Amino acid sequence: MADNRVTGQAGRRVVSTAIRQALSSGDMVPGQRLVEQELSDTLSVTRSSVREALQDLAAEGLVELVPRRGARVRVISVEEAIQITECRAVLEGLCARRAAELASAEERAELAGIGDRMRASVAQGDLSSYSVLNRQLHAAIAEMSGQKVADGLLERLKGQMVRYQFRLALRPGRPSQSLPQHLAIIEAIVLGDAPAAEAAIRVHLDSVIRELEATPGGGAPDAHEDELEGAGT
Amino acid sequence: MADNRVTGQAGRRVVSTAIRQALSSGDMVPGQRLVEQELSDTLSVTRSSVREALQDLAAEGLVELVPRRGARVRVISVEEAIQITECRAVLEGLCARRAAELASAEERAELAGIGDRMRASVAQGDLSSYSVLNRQLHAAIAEMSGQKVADGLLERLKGQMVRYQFRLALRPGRPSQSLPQHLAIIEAIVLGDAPAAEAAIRVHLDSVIRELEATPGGGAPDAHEDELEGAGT
DNA sequence: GTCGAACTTATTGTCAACAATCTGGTCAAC
DNA sequence: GTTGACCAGATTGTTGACAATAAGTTCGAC
Repeated sequence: MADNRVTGQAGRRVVSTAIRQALSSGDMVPGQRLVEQELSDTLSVTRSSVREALQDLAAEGLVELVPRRGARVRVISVEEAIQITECRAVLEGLCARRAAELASAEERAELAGIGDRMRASVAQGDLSSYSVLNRQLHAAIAEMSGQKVADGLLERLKGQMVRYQFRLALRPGRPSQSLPQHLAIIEAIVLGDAPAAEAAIRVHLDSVIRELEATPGGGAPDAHEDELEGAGT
Repeated sequence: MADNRVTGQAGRRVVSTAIRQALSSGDMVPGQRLVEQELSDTLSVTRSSVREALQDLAAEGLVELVPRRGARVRVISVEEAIQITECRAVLEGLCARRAAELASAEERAELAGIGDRMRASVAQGDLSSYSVLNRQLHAAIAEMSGQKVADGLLERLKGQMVRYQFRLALRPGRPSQSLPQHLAIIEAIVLGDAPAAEAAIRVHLDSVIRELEATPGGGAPDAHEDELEGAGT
């Protein structure tokens, strides 16, 4: 084939995003081996690019790098997922608190708008738009809080949760359970009640933790997982 | 000539720890350039090792990596230091809460012991042993909580704070201010009062934040940037 | 005397070949 | 039938040379 080989720092990003994508779409399952040569052939990049990308992903906790044995998709146990969510709870709590203190009038209005659209989505049973709004909500809160450090940590943590997020979103009755929680968060921030905002976020993520605790089996590498795309907590 | 060149993955660790050390001892100042060849000569490792170590450090937020321009020690502004401490507050709060719930009788006794020794150190004006006990306390709480994820994040955050920690500890009257806060944390955990433990940790770190806010010079702790580029010739 | 352009040097980025190591399987001995 | 050693193939780790780029410097024109 023609030598379309993407080279260098570009290649590194190609590999990194390709693996991320494959990871979140379920094309790569936890525990799966990632052979450098294979990836460099498939993606038409040099092995160096693959190596560096794998280092990046390992630093983010998405893959596990064992010396002389290569890389594999990291398995995240239910217990670890719970701990991740506990960390998210306090960090997002911090963001929500600050957002309630700092948000401008326009930002509060924007939040209220997201709340309205969430209500509508759930009413219409539109799961995918609800999930989009969900992400928007969390992103907006992080943005409004001005907490760049916390936001960075949260991005990291969420990246590790891709696998569990969509499992949860599929549970029947989940939206009707999480909607009022989301609305409570929004209301507290709009009203500028910082402690209430922090508490509301915690209530929400505590309920996520309870769902996780009810999850069967560990992060065991089921070879066959047919799962829909689309996520949300 | 004795070619003691440490090679490969070992070299990578050598570089990584050497830079960390230099960073915390003040031998390397924020903004300073890190030239690959220079480091590989000084430390007797290959340039590859240096490169990889720099990637690691960049992933941890200790150095900044600009494409085609090399690496420099990352400058952490006072504002960022405050945000880092805010994150620490909630994450350590989580750990303290769990520790209060989960600690065994022996662990509670150990904490109480640390508290006694802290009191003694401050009474004797022994700053260095107080600082050691301080680290022990935080480590013990993280350990007891079983929160591996939070602990990992905290390690990261503390790594970025080396420069400021050093400065804060030197402020006169600081120990007599922080001692009662530490004792309050210990007491809450020993008594198993989870909410109080979380609150006590927050009080403590809020006071650290107030110290940071009173730090002069918004930018780097010392005026190194200017002397870097402009001074000579 | 100052500004700008070409040149030189210092430094990082890339690559492909080579070396070291691990995995899995085969075969012989007990 | 099971255990152990050994061999072959696959995979990662390392290296040094080379290419690409940015910074610094000199020289000439105005």
